[in-house]
Parts: sequence; structure tokens; C-alpha cells
Amino acid sequence: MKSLIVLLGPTGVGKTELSLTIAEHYESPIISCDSRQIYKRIPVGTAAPTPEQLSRIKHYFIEILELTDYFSASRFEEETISLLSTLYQAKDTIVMTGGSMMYIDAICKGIDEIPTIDEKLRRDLFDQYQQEGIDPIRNQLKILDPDFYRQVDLKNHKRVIHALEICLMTGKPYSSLRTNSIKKRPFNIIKIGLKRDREELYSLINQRVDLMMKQGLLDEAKQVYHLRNLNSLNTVGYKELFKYFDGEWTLDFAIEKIKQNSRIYSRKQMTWFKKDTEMQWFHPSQAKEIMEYLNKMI
RNA sequence: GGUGCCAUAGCUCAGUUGGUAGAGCAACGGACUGAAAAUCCGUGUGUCCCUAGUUCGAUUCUUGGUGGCACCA
Repeated sequence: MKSLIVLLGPTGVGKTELSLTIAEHYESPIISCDSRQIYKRIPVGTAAPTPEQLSRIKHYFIEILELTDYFSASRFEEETISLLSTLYQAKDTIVMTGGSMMYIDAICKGIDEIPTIDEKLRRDLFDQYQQEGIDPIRNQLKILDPDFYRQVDLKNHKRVIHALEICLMTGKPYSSLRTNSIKKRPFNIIKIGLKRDREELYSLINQRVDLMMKQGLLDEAKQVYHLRNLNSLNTVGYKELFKYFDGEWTLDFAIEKIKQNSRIYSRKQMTWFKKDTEMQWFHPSQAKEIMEYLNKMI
């Protein structure tokens, strides 16, 4: 039986180091599940695996995209599922790790088949939103997909715009394409969740931001400052330093904000993960217990 | 030392013509199906600095303290 070990947890909890231990034990490569480490040029601020760590184990989806490249949870699903079918020809156990909630679910549960939005349509609707506000877009959605209109968070412009994009693109109501069905995978999924007490996690996150600054985050951010409008750089660690470059914030304030936003992000991740009943939770120091648990499950 | 001003939520402050109080930020909780480190939503009991008084009733008025700030010496 083929197995996928999914190691997850909030940012800063200690996934990277433990994933190497597990991967080495099973002689598995590591599939990264991280929507920002996948990009080139921002390894420090995204806490990507170091060159030393990358040399120990073959990693997938680390620093492979240009910041300008489009990517999505669905592409991640497609590419990972196809990669897994290749890897499983030679291995029985594969390790996946990361903190991007939707990417993880895309693999473990799958997401619905929906066409990728045409770039021009997306830009046009966004322009309309900026000029006329959300109301005209809402009204159009109400006509094209009354069902979804009723359930969507009408204040969340991204959701509303996206639903309308799908309606216009496919000529069908967005809700008719949302099946919410869970895809059966041809492999066994074992989820390991890492968690720490909040105080401990916060302290590690704060320390890690200071470390990133020592490792050259400021310079890294400067190098990509001119690309600041890209979605790939709407990212904790960069958006705050961009405000410093703009002269809006002092450097110290920006660093405090990076720490704060990282803490908030870790909480959002935990909110998502908590709901997952398949998860087996451990403290990162329990490597021995984790290995015992895995050996039992595989 | 004298005079004046201030003292309200973790922070910055508003307010109560006397009927025990509210914003922003922070903090916390939640949603999440192709941009997700994104985007959005929800939650405010706090000795209204302490003390004594006036009053049916004081955080609000008065007395005396304490602390801070400013000016004068």
C-alpha cells in the first residue's frame, strides 16, 4: 500500500527540520506544500529550506517559479498528483510538508474542476471593482448565480468577483460547478500535526523574524521591491518592508508588524487545522513518538 | 516651592447637562474550493487614580491626597 505522510502545522513550529528526519528514515523525497516557498528570490523571508537542507533530501516545489508566474491550489493539485504517481513507482512512502492550508486540502481532498480564469477577464472585473465598487458585480452575480449569491460572504470582494468570473467564463452558475465532493486518492494519507503552546510558538516566531533580518531579509526585499504589486509578494515579511521603503513606516515598526502578522497567520492556520479530525497531534520534540506512530500506520 | 492642566479598556483617546461608559489600534474567536502568507467576518466589565463629602444615586460636582505634564520661581 502506498502512503503519503503529511506533516503540517503553523508557521515557525518546526516542520522543516522534522520533515528531513522523517524523509531520511523512509528514504523519501519531500513535497513542499507552501504557496510562497515555491517562488524564487524570496527564500529568507519565506523560511525556505536552506541549501544544506536541500542537499540532504530531494525537494519538490521549492524555488521553482518566477515571482511573475501564475500558480494556484488547483495547479498544485494537478502537478502533485501526477508527480506522486511517478514517485510511487519506485517508493511506497512519500513525505509532504508545508503550511498552506488550501494546498494541503487540494491534495488530501481534491478541489472541483473549474476552468482557470482568463487574465483579461480577471483584470477587467478588478478594474470595474476599483472604479465602481462591489455593488455592480454583486448585482450581476445575483442574476447569474442566485444560489451562490445567497451563501457567499458578500463583503469579501475576492470571493464575489471570483464567482462572477466563473459564471461569465463558463456560462454556468458557479454553484453548479461546486460539487464539494472528496476525491478518493490511490494512496493512504497519514496526517501529522505539529503544535506548540502559544507562548512558545510566538516566541519562536519573533526570534525567527529577527534571524531573518540578520540573514538579509531587508536586502532580499529591496531586490524585489519593484515587483511589489505581484500577488506572490503580497506576503508577510515583504509587504511590511515595502511600507518602510515607501517611507510610511520606520524599520523597527515594520519588523514589529512582520512579527505580529506572522503570529496572526499562525493562528489562522491553527483555526483551519483544528477542524481536521484526521490529524494526529504532536509536539515537535516528540520525534520518537512520531516515528513510532508512523511505523504503526504504514 | 507656586500656579495651571491631565489621570477612563493592553495602548491612544472620546464621553456621561450626576442614572456605573465607547471608538481606533492591539488582543482573541471564526469563515475559507483555482490570488490562500490572500481575502473577509465577529467579540469591548473596565476598581472611569485614591480618599472624604454633597446627593436617592458620583466615573461625572466639591475637599484632601498621589502620579504625570507645562509654565513661573
